[in-house]
Amino acid sequence: MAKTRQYWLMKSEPSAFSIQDLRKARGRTTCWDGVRNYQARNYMRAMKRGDRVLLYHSSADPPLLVGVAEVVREAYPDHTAFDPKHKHHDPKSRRDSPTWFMVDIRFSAEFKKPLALDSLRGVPGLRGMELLRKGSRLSVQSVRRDEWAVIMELAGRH
DNA sequence: GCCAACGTTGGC
DNA sequence: GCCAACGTTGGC
Repeated sequence: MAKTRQYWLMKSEPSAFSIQDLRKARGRTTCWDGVRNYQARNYMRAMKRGDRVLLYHSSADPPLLVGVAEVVREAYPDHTAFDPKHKHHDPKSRRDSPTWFMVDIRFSAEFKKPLALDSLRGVPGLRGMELLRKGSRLSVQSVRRDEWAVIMELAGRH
């Protein structure tokens, strides 16, 4: 069966975890813990090694697409949900039946010129992109191949 | 700081 | 199963 690379977008608040943090991390890799939304979780469970991830800085001024990472470990239980002292603890997730999952991603590249959210509006190829939908809050999103290509073009990465 | 757009919770 | 109340996200 032909394997098709998939494309995703993941949000973080740079004050909590930024692309610079990812680049400085051991192995330039981090686990993406703390996702507590079912649709976002389902997207993470669909991720495969080698999939590409757009990194987005939310609640930044301005909000920006900042670079690219790669999925290096497929979904496994998010252990922070098991820890009663942890901020993201969730008692309904149990070790023998986990509710929440995470993946590992590795830094690939930082855009020389990050793309402001505002600058993406009105780009014909991005009409309908989840990120640009009014009220879009999902912290893990699916990105279409053609949308990915447009963004790489805009970021000067052809 | 405001508030729209969610997702979740829980009473009924 | 409905839906009001509540909490959160995140652009502006």
